[in-house]
Amino acid sequence: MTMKGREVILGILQESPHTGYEINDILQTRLSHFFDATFGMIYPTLKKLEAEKLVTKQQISQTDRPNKNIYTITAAGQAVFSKAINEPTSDEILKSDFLMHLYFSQDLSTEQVALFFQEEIARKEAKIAALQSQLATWLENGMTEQRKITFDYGIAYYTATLAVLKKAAKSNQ
Amino acid sequence: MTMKGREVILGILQESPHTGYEINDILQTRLSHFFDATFGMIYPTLKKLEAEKLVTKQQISQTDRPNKNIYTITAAGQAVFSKAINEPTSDEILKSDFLMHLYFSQDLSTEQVALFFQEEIARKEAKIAALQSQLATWLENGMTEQRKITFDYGIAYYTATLAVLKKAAKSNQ
DNA sequence: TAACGCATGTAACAGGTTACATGATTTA
DNA sequence: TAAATCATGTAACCTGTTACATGCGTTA
Repeated sequence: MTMKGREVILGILQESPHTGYEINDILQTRLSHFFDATFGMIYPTLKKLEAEKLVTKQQISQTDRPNKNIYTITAAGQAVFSKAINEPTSDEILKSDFLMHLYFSQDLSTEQVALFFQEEIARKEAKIAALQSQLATWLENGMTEQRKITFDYGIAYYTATLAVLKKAAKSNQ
Repeated sequence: MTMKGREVILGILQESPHTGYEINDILQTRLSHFFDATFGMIYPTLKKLEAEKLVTKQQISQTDRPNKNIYTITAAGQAVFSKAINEPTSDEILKSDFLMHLYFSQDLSTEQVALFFQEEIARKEAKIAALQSQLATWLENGMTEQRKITFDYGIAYYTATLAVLKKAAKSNQ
């Protein structure tokens, strides 16, 4: 079984207590190249986890900022996470809307295809820049060797595909 | 809006009429590295497309094999597809259960992590082999330059990440 | 005789998305 | 004064997954 939002959130809380807002931030910065999350998934999941007693909620009142809820993992939650992390990994899933458009692009104009290339190239470049700037922040707080690999994987992926796109965009002119 | 199962199936039918079984085959062989489909999605989608009059169904009775339904796209279906293919592309999504496990692998034994690496390496190698053997079949029937790029993209992706995994697996020993 | 290829389908469910709703403080 | 940051939440919806059900002919 794949680790879903449920298990991923437990994994983050297993390191230290967090608010939903912070969980989103971690997901967006450190794991965004292999997992995607939205508030619309995070808050409902936290609510369910609390109902299942896998996490506990501590409400903090703040005056200058909105009140917040800090979630802490329970022993039961740790057991669920521990089981999930020990399960075999399942197949990676890539969904590329760009490649889908390219696959069916016979009827599109060269200009339209060129535009799609440009946009995808810009996205990859932005992702590389984001990952690389993230690495600096990350190294400051200390980073495990294994997390460094998830980073290297992302960079390798974006770099290799960017090269293919740039070459293809050139021959599309 | 991303091209979903609906639009992808229309895209395949836009080239020529097919059965659901054939659509699955095309998806599994040519597009499997950037889209994934199952019969559980294909058949219900075809049914909906028929109800919306975007495709028509022709029932073929066979004696030595199960009967089959051949679906043909309608003018309305072509209009829907044409609109979809002209829309801007949306962000690519990668979900890697392997990277997720690696990210949270602090508490796992070195052996367990090594096993995850082995399995992921084997998967990538299998995917490269599948894509490469597919290329041969593909070239025979004639392949557009653009489809060749979707292939190159897949190979580049798998090759680059495989290298990262092999290096990391070595230092994990 | 086991497995694979051909061939279709449904019902229940899970999981996540989208859109909406609120609102103070700080920074540019 | 516009935008960003902090901060939470729900309701409706969409899309796809999983499991089940069927069955003949051919190949290993």
